[in-house]
Amino acid sequence: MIQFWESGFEGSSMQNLVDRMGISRQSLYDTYGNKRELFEAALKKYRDEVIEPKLKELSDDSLSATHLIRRHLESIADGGDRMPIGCLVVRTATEISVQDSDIGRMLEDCVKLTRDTIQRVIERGQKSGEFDTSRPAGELAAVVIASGMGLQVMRRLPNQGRDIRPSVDAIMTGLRASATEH
Amino acid sequence: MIQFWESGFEGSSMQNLVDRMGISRQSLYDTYGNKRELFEAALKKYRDEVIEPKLKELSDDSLSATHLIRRHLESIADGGDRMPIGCLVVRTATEISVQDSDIGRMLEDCVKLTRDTIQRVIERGQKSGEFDTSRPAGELAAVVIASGMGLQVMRRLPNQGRDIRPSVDAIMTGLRASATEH
DNA sequence: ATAATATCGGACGGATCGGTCTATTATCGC
DNA sequence: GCGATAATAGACCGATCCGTCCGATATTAT
Repeated sequence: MIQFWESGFEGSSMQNLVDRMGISRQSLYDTYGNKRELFEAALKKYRDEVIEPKLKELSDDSLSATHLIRRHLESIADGGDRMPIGCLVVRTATEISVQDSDIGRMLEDCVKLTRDTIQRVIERGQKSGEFDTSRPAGELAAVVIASGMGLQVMRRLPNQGRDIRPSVDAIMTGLRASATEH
Repeated sequence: MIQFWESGFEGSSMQNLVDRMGISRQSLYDTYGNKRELFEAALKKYRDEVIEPKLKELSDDSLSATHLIRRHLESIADGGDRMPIGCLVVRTATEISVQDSDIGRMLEDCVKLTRDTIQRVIERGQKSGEFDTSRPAGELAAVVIASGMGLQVMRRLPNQGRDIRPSVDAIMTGLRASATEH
């Protein structure tokens, strides 16, 4: 997962993967079949071990919706300790010619899962008056998703990383929007 | 440019490029040196022939700032006639290990160029009362950039393409934000 | 202990990779 | 017409690609 995350599908050779996984080449093929199936397994692992924990953090109803969304976006800038820069889903979406392949469907599932979770947070924030109610929560969630993806891309550029933090503030302001009209 | 745009750097072989460029392999190497330099030339071409025209459209002061930004975001969903899906800059940023290479600097220039142009539009929209003035125009521009990049990524997913249009509406609402407070 | 099953290192194969070389043919300035 | 330059096709190079095969060594179950 880390190898694919760092170097993408085409950029990761089976030799790279053998070296980093610590098992023999033959065992790798016996277990996963081929490179593509191995990649799908890595993508599943990414969903379970990277995305899911983030969604769990978003489901803590003891914190305000504003706080949760802000923390979610800021965690993109922080990027964790020893994790690769960016997001495997974003990377794969841009790399693989998607159409309607298995991988394409998995990517879409990841996005949909995240979107639903964020939507639930936003619905709560709308009820509490924190967020704009002039737009359906699903649309605002889509904006959060898209903005987050954009920040993931931005973070890969050399000197744009520092512009992320203030961008988060502006995004949060945008979500409040006409909520202040009430 | 189209080949790299469609298939990325690693995903494009010199043979692919020779075939699509309609010149001989030797001429290609005589003219561009190697694959990396050819890619840089393609990236320059993308800036001049794809990005620049878009920026020119954004500089038409006879149209309202709202209209310009909206059209800019919607053009990502439309994606043009026979152009590849997505954005070469976004694709390259996620693919190439950037750090401080020549390519990284070129990508950053592209982003900065676009950001400055959008910032100018937003400043105009702030003066006219269309956009939120509680945030510096640069930050709002960064949000537009990030959101646009996110839409580019989203557009590569199988069935997420249709969610883009309403997202644009929500983004535009976010830019108006507390402008309605005045 | 023995048979069955994993796991291993490492060689191997056909294909493709980026890049170079050579020899031939167009093109063009004068 | 002729020498110089540009462009061509195609063989060729070592390296690497993904994937397979093999024989040896652990591991496990009975």
